[in-house]
Formats: sequence, C-alpha cells, structure tokens
Amino acid sequence: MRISTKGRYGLRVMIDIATHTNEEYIALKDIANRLNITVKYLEQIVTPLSKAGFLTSMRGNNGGHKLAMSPSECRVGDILRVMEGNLSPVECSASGDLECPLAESCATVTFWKGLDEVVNKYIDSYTLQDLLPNNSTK
Amino acid sequence: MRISTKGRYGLRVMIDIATHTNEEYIALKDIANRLNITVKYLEQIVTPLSKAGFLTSMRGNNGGHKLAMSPSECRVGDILRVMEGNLSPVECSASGDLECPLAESCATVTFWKGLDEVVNKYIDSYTLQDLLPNNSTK
DNA sequence: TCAATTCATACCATTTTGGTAGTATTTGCA
DNA sequence: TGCAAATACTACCAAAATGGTATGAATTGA
Repeated sequence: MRISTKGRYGLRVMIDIATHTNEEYIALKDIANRLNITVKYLEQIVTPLSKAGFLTSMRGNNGGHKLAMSPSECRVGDILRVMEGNLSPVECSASGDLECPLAESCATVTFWKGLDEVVNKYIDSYTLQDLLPNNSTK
Repeated sequence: MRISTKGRYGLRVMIDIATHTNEEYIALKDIANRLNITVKYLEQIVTPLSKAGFLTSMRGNNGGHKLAMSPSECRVGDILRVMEGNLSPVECSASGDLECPLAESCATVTFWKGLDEVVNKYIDSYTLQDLLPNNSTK
C-alpha cells in the first residue's frame, strides 16, 4: 500500500512550479536542480502531467513548463491518479471487473471499493494551493 | 498504491476460517483447496497471522488453525497491517522520519499523514464479522 | 512407529522501481 | 541561415519487490 516515488515527485514538481511561477516557462533544468534529480528522470515525471493537461510545455530556447491552471483549481487527487496510473487498492475495485473466481472474494469487494472511495475522496479534498509553502489553512 | 496479493489472501483466509469454523482446527490443505492456492504458499500467509495472535495453530495429526478470537473482535485493519508490513503511503508519514532533504517535501508531509490516517481509520472500521458471507449490515 | 500436519528455509522467474544515456526535434535569436 | 537551448522520444539497465514453488525438518495423535 504505497505511493511510488513517481507520485511523490509528481506532486513535488507541481508544487515547485506553482511556487516559482512568474508568467514565464520554467526550465526542467532549474526544477531538477532544486529537487536534486536528473533532468532526464524529471522528464518522465513531467511528461504525463503535461499530457494530462496540468502543465503546458514549450520547446526550444527559453522553453519549459508552466501550470495550465491556477493552483486552487488543481486537485492533488488528479495529479496522483495520473502519476500512479490507478489508485485502486485491488483489481476488482477498479472498473473492468474481469474475474472473481472465488465466491468468498466477492464478500470483500464492497470493503475494497469503500477503501478506494475513502482514499480518492481524501486526495481530492486537497488542491495544489493547499500544499504551497505559505499556505497553512488545512 | 496497491494492496499486495498477500494482504488480499490474508483477508480471504481469515474469512474462510471464520466461515468454516466448527470448534476444531482447520487444515491448511482444506483452505488451500477452497482458495485454489498451494499449501506451501498458504503457509506463508498463515504464519504471520498466527504469530500476530489472530490464529492459533496446532501441529500434528488433526492439527491446523483456528481463530484466536471471535470475528467481531478482529479488525480488518489489524490483519492488513500484519500482511502488508506497513500501510503508510510514503516513508515520511511513518514513524522513524529519517530524512527529508527538501524543504518542499515537508510541505506535503501533513497531506501524506492525513492520507495515512484516513486509510487506517477506514480499515479499522471493519471487523471480520462484517465481511462474512451471510452478513449484510455494512 | 507412522501418517498428518505445521514450521522453516531456500530458491526462482517475472515485474516493478528508480533511474541513466543517447538522439531527435523544435524554437528563438544573432 | 545557422547555432544554442530546450523539450521529446526511445532504449537501456541494475536492484528490489512480487508472487510464487520446492525441499526438508520437527511435532503430534493414534
């Protein structure tokens, strides 16, 4: 029951961009420096976030990334779901319920679905804004 | 953010034993048959549950396992924590906070701790009794 | 003593994780 | 037009975790 490093870095990156935003594109190089990871690895974290529409990227000189929305409109849950792929704790609580060969296992499906709900509800209760350094409301 | 198969099997095994209990020890062979896994693998699932005190085991002929408590006294959370080792979503929300080199990462620690709490609260709200086939209260 | 059963290790193939490396492509600017 | 800066894409890789199987020893009741 773990959030992978990609999920953690993804969130950190979004926070970093949000705190250093100044109407210009932010180079991966700078983010990588601040977060102490390689640019190449950072690309792998940033790419899905960009494809999902949370960041807009710009190639070429003076290119980089910036937030595609305001921090208060960006749910932490959305970020984590993009980075982690699927946050369902077990397969059968996800969408396509392929196989449940055991009758007993189905007794637990409600339980797993409930856990799924609880997790998603929590992570969706936070926006990026809530996690910015100067913010202390939550 | 996944529960491993060991966690899932652990829960299934406990449910299986609870539903087939009749004041005698239940052989792993029978459980393995019903759950369609090998006895050897089942041993690895049952051993930590036994050591944690949720099952009492009996060696020798007519030996096996049985619940050490009534299903209503057995929290699902306790079972999962035993099987999964540590349910904290990220390291720094767990007990021994070794290193947090980045100032930014600490902005998220409250968030991760909250997630940790929410998960544990949910899984502790269920007892084994709640997951037995004939039960439909929750 | 014997059969049934738990207990304890060792082992293994596959997948996932956490990255690095190299190259191609795009863009702004001199 | 050509170059430098930056992202984008694709391979690749080592180490750890996952999800098991196999073997053998110890224990117990009859």
